[in-house]
Amino acid sequence: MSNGVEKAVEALLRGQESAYRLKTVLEHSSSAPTEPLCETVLDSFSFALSLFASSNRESSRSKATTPVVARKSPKKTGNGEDGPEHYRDDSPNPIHDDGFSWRKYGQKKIKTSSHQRCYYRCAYAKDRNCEAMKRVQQIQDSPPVYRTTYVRKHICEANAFLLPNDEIANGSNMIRFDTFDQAMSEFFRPQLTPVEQEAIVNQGEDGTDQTMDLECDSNEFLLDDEQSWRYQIPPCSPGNFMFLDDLSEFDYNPFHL
DNA sequence: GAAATTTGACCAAT
DNA sequence: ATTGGTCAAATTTC
Repeated sequence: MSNGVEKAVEALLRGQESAYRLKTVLEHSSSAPTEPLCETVLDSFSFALSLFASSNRESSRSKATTPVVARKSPKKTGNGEDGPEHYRDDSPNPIHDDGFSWRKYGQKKIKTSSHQRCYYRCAYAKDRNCEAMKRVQQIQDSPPVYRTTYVRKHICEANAFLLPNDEIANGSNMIRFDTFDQAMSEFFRPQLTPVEQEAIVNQGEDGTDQTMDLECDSNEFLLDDEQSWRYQIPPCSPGNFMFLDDLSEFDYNPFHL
């Protein structure tokens, strides 16, 4: 086990212990202060998640050279789409407001589905040269399930706020301090499934995969070393940015592990 | 009238 | 020939 994972496990165990103690205090209406326990629980998870975030980037980089499942080569299209930057989210409702502004540019009947697929691109595509796009399609009737596939990164936020660091426009990963917990919860949100994971999980016994027929198309390739763009968060007021690249070196250790 | 959406045509990949 | 993705003119909405 790597040192980072050990520290993360220790932090999680510490958080679990504090949670149990907090539970005991609450159950017995003890007069013991609960705030320190709450802070310890929250700090434990935050710290552990930050470690996982950095270790995940490391593992993602290492996978780039040895993909687990290689379905097809990345599709090279005429508009410069050459990266496997796909990410998708299955939801009971179409995600109308995911924090970004989108402009619908197409709608298409898909062979494998009775529902049409809608195509959106960033509303600031021209103004800010943002290449982010998404596709939305209902993939199930009852209960309804809408699949949103995000393609490419948003760079419009970086341009909009005129942050001085060119790394933003180059796709470096950034989060805001005041939404750090949100970003971390996004990181572990089970619904937001990386394409490569589902490509592995959904291999049916007969070799068919209805889900993949619906959205995991020929141009949906493995997410190799750029998975972390999922850290992108909806646009908010400018300021309080930091880069995830810096997280692994961020000396945040409330437990002095 | 501007902005956003719809929709048929076009294109590249297979 | 078929399919998915994109374009752009037409249409709708505000």
